[in-house]
Formats: sequence, C-alpha cells, structure tokens
Amino acid sequence: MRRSVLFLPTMKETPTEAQIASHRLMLRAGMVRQSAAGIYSWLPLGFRVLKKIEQIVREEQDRAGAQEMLMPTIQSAELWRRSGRYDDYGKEMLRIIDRGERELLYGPTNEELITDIFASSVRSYRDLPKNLYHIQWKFRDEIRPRFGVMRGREFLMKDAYSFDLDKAGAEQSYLQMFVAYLRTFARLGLRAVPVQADPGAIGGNMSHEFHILADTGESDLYFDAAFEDYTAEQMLTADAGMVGELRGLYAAADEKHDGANCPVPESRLRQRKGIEVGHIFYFGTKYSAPMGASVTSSTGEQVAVEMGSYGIGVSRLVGAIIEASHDEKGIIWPESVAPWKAALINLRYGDAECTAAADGLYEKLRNAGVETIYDDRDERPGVKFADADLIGIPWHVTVGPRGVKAGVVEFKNRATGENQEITPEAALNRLSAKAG
RNA sequence: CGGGGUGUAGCUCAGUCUGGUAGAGUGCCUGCUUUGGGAGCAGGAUGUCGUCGGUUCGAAUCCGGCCACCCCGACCA
Repeated sequence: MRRSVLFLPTMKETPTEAQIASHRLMLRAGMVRQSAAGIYSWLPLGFRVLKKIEQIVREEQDRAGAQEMLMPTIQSAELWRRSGRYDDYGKEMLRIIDRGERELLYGPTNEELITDIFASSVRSYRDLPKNLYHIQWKFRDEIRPRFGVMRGREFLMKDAYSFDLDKAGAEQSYLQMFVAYLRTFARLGLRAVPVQADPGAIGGNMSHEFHILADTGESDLYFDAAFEDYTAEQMLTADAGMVGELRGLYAAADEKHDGANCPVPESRLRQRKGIEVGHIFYFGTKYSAPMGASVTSSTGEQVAVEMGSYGIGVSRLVGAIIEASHDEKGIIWPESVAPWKAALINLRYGDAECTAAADGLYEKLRNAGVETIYDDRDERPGVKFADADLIGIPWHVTVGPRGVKAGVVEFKNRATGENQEITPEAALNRLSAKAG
C-alpha cells in the first residue's frame, strides 16, 4: 500500500478524551474514531489489525473443532423471556421497539439464541458433541464506558458454545477451548495468565478468565511465578497436559486473593495488573433445561445437554495488545497482527535515483508477498520515521540517497531499535522469510 | 446512578471573572528555500463560540433549560 493514497490520519497531538496509552495511540495512529460514548468507527489501519486478530482467533477455534456460524446482532425479547434473562439483565441491555411494537434487543451475548437453534435441530446423543461459534458485534450499555475500545459499549466478540451429553464430555470441550485460548494468545504475541474465576451456582473449577499482563490493566492479579517459566513457544504447542499443569498453579484476582492463606510462598508470588481478554466457563444445563435443549440418550431417555461458553474480546484485544506493547514513540505490533510487516521509507522523494530504488524494492516486496506500506510521500524524513514508529510497523526499510550510492538500505527493528545496513536483496530475503 | 469537570478552527488551547468587530500554536492550501528524526520564510483559507431560550443598544462572555463528552466512585461476560 502506498502511503500517499492511504487514508491514515495520524496526529501529533492527542485528543483530550483519551487517557490511557492504547486509546491515545489508537487515535493518534488513525486506527479509530469515536462516534459516541463507547462506540467507535474503525479506520483502515485499525480495521486491518482487527481483522488479523479475528483471523488468528478463527484459526484456533477451527483447529479446536469449533464450527463458525453467524448469528444476528438483533434478537427477539421473547427468546430471552424463556431463559428468564429478559428481566434479569437490566439496563445494560439495549432494548428496541420495532414498527409493529414488538420488543427486540441488541444482543449482549448469545446463549439463548444458540440454545434455541440447537434445540430446534438436534434430537439424538449421536449428534453430540458440538461446538459452535461466531464472531459478531455485541452491545452492552455499560454505565461508564472507558479506555477506548477496551471497554466499549459496542464491541467485537468471539463467543463459542459447546454441547455435550454429559459432564465428562463438557469437561473435554472445556479443555479443548482452554488449549485453543493458550495457543491464540501466544500467537497474538501475548502472555496470558489463566485465572480461576467464580464458577457461580454450578461449582467446581470450570471457569477461567484469561488476563493479559499490562501495567494499565483494570484487575490486580496474584500468581505463581512458575507461570513465567512457560515460554511463548511452549504456549504455541499447548496441550491437555500443559492445561493440567497451569490449572494446578495458583492465580487469583485481587478480590479472591488472601495474602494470609496464599498457598504460594511470598518469594514465588507475583503481583501484576491484568486485562481480561477471555473467559471460558461451564454452566451445565442452565440454559438447555429451561429452553428445552435435550437429546435422546443411548438408553432412550431425554437428557438436557451440558453446555459451556467461551468468549474472547476481539476488539478489546486490539487495545490490550497496545497496552502490552508500546513505547514513547508509539505502538509496537507483534508481527502476527501488524497491519503491515514492513514500512518502506523513501527518504528523498525528489531524488530520482533514490525514488527509483525505493519503487523497485517496493515492487519486489509486493511480488514476494510481503505486506508493505510504502511511504512515498513528499515529506521530510523525520515525518516518515515518526509515522512508521507511531503506527508500529515491525520492520522499517529505509532507502536514502547515501545508501543508494553504496548499494545498501537500512533495516530497522521497531521493537529493539536495532538498525543495520544491508543490501536491498538481503532485506527482501529477510522479509520474505518472515512472510506468510 | 452519585460526585466532579469540559464544550471556541481538523487537533491542543487562550479569551469568559470585568459584555463592545473571533484569537494563538499546530495542521491544511500556495510559492520559494530546504531535505537523515515531526524544517524556515512569505502569503492564504478555515468558526451556527455544543444547543435552545432569557437579560441587554449589544452576549463566546451574564442567567436558565437541555444535549454531548471526559474523570472519580459504585457496577461490569
């Protein structure tokens, strides 16, 4: 993509409404624009990142055997009356009246809808297990939206729902999602800590929140330092065994942590801030029973299916990743979600030789399938460097008149700042090797 | 929902106390000079001063209603 034609309104100054780093940087980098409290438009740069995160989430759900579908944003009140939640949900639910005076709502979650769909279509235990998910916009009329996309009223969420014949099956489904979440967050370049959450009336230990460690997180976490021994590479190959190990380690949110009775010695206890980006839980027959989602078992009995649900805040992850990875100059995207792998900077727009070299390299990068943003604007070098840093492109390739004469370009790593002079061919090779 | 705050140029803000022709920086446009980390000079364009009403000869400024947004708290898969 040529920077000269891209709609990328970056800003030197930060709008006053933004208080935390991710919100400030998302506005300055031209990723989003606020349209109302907690409601955002996604501009091209932000949308690219959102799509990349969504795709990684999707791939790991698919790998875990979940099947993607798409449910609507608007649901009928009647459905929610059947589960009893229409009245329970309160003002956080956005309610709508249509022209026929029918009550509708903008969905905050989808347990009712998916259970209804399942109930109307599945009759036999032979059809189990199933795990269905979608990635759809949700609406929750938060009392106080804040922190940009981190706590918006409209937000993109992946929500999966599992259906099993019995609790043993549900545990298996839970385990599969646990594995998928570890892999997902590792691929996003994040260190996620699974924290046992309140299982509610169901009991047991089948509810976990996944928190990203970041200094600006909303939750205070206490956890066993042993979590830090797990490398990103290990998380990428997470399996049931690792889940078992992790579930055996202590991790608790502030309100649950009791310093006096903590099983972890102080020397091994870590306290960090966290951002909740995922939550998985098992809830048995809470929805299947009242909504009639049952199957005929092998012995001919009607059995309400055992369910679980599994959420990932996709749009929140955009902010969470920035919170976890930025510096004073701007965003530092992990390569897996970066809007472009490389920023090609033509340092001297007016110099025919320099521009020809940059144009040529851009063409080669495109042909090699390297996602590249080519800053071909008639701007001063400082503007281009500052922009490339701000929008967090992992690799910066700078073509300047000095280098062109010497047959080299500069190859800079955004995260480390390491900068070296190599030939254009070497830069191309290194980026190609990283592509895909 | 309780408490606090802010609405003036795309952005950051001054001007409001003490009513009298709408301002600065930055950004944008034009030209020239520049060209390795957000350039310099010159010229230029840009405003229902959040909104509705009131007071007044005259309102960004005073008074009242409303709206929007932000912050703290409570709440929050």
